[in-house]
Parts: sequence; structure tokens; C-alpha cells
Amino acid sequence: MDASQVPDEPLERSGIDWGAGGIETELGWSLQAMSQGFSRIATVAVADVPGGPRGYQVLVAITTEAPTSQLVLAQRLGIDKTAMVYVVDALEGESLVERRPDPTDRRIRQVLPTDQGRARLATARAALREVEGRLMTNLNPEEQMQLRRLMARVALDAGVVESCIGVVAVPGGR
Amino acid sequence: MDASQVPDEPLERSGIDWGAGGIETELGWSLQAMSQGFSRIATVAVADVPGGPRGYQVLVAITTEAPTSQLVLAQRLGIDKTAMVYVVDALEGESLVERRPDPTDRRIRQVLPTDQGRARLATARAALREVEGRLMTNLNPEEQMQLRRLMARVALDAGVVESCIGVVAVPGGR
DNA sequence: TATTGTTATACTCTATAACTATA
DNA sequence: TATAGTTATAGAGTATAACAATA
Repeated sequence: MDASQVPDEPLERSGIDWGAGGIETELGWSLQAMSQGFSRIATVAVADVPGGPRGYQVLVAITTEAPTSQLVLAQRLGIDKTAMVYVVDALEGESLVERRPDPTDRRIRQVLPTDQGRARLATARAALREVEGRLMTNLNPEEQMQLRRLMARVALDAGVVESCIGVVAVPGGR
Repeated sequence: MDASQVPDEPLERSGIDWGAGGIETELGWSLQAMSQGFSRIATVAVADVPGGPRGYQVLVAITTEAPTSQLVLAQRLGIDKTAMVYVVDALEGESLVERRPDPTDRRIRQVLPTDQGRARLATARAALREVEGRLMTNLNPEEQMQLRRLMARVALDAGVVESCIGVVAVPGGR
């Protein structure tokens, strides 16, 4: 077994035996279990946002970034452009966002938040932060920060990985 | 905005502005992006294992834990018991595992690895470790270990979270 | 009656292709 | 011709329900 990629402490206070190669030493298992736990609680926390977790992410993106197209929004959030249509439809149905044609290119629809959208986002965000803390309840605040930072860095690089694996093409990209 | 759950450094070397509340500061987005990146490369790495990533996880579990039933195996791996049937079928079809009735309870099918199964697992595991390192390529070895440890701890606790949220019942559990 | 494994069915999510309107 | 958005359709994956064997 290759131990260079794996913590070399035989046993730690969490009770994980990293040398045994059990399922809890698998990054994929941790990722899946954490994702399942998160999506379960997150779905409840953002239940008031139409479109669910994806609707929430759209609200976050359009309130913190310059308005772009639905397409680049979809690529940035890691969802399909066809799914983006339904999400924006749902948000627009409750007047949380509005579509506006780009003045310079009328094919492009900018997605802009309304005041109601910002308000809905604020309450959802607070609820989400609360349950996130509950998910990481056995990590002290410092460890929670470390985890957030490390995951964000890996996530930002994840787009780079696909190119070095040899994916055929990034649709719309270059 | 509640900053108590979020790293308080305004800007770090990864270029993330934690105070702005952008999409890359969202745990859910990091989790999703990391999962997408991982499953893309993991699917390739374990392509030789029938049943894909889930077949791989079954092999890991049955080679490191005492033989149990398909049901507890499914619960442990976080997949449905009906899906477990297909995964075990696929593994058994290539003689990587064998089903054996539990001597004390003939309803239960123990799932045991064959020598071929152990060999297939070893090669897949090596391939997986390699691409995992590539996914976390911008983290130094120490940071990779930290990330593995923190995620494993949260994942192990994830099962506990569902009970304190108030899920109706854990099917089969108590 | 309850439980394990299995099968069949339905449903959700995602991906693919085709269509429109603009460029 | 190419691109952004939309729609319709098909596929994979997942969950639900019902059934057989055993306890």
C-alpha cells in the first residue's frame, strides 16, 4: 500500500486506523458521506428558495459577481445550461430574480437579483450557516476554517484537473 | 453576515476573499465541485471494477471488515439495498466476490472476496491513490493529510447529524 | 409477524438533440 | 455560420412497492 498520500499516524483520537485501509480511509467515501449529510440538511435549510440548493447558488453568484449570461453562470456553478433554465424560471416565478437582455448582445439574458431575492438569500444563508456548523459539530472552529479553506482550494483547482486528464473539450470554453 | 463560521482572513494566497461571501466561500459549492472533479477521475481509475465506484467500495469494505449481510453493507456504504443487489451481481459475474449463505441465518448472504477480487482491488486502489493526488495537486502532503482527516471525521459524524435534525426513521435501524 | 434478498416499477436528475432568435 | 437560450426527449441513477424465502 502506498502510504505517501495517506496520514501516517497509526491511530488518532477519531478512532480511525489509517494503516488498515478501511472504508473510512477512502477519500471517495468521506466525500460521499459528507455530501449526503450536507445535502440532506441543506435541502431543509434552503427549502424556501425555489429551485432548491441550485436556486440558492444562483442567488449567491448573481449578488456577488458582475452580471453575465445564463451560460457562464451554469458553467461557474457546475450545472447544465438546460437545468439553469428551470432554476431561473423558478426564481423568476417568485420575483426573486429578473431576466434582462444584455444591451450589447440581445441573445444574452442577464440574471439580476431583486430586493426580495436579496432578502430571501440572507435568511437562507443564515439558516445554511447554522446547519453547516451542525454538520461539522465535532470540529473546533479552527478546524472548521481549515476544512473550508482546503476544500475551497481543491474545488477551485478541480476545473484544472479535467484538462490534464484529457477531457475532449470544454463546451463553450477554449 | 455571520463570520463566526468562516475563515476571518480577508485574503489568502489562494486568492479567495472570504469576506465578500462569493460562491467559492460556500461549503456546498466546494463540496459539489470537489465531488464532481473526484467522480470524474475516479470513474476512470476504477473502470476495470464492475459496478464502478460502488463496486470498488464494496471490495474495500469486504476485505477490511468481518463478513456481514448485504443490507448492513449497503447502509455502511450509503447506497440503497436494491442497488447493492446489482453491484454484487456485477462483481460476482466476474468472480471477484462470492455470495455465501450465513450458516446461522440462511436469509443472510455474506459477500466474500475472491483472490481475483483482492488482486483487482489492489490495482484499482493504486490507480485511485494516484489520481487523488492529482486532484489535490496544489496542496502539499501535509495539507492533503489534514484534508483527509478532517473530511473523514465529518463523514463519520454525518450519520449522527440526521438523528438530531429529526428524520422520521432510519429504515432497518433503531 | 418480521426481516433479507430480490424483482418490478416509478420517479428524479442529468445529458442529448433540435429549434428560435440574434449575431 | 455560430452562439445563447429554450424546449422536448432519452438515459442513468435512485427510490418505492411488492414478492419469496427464512426466521
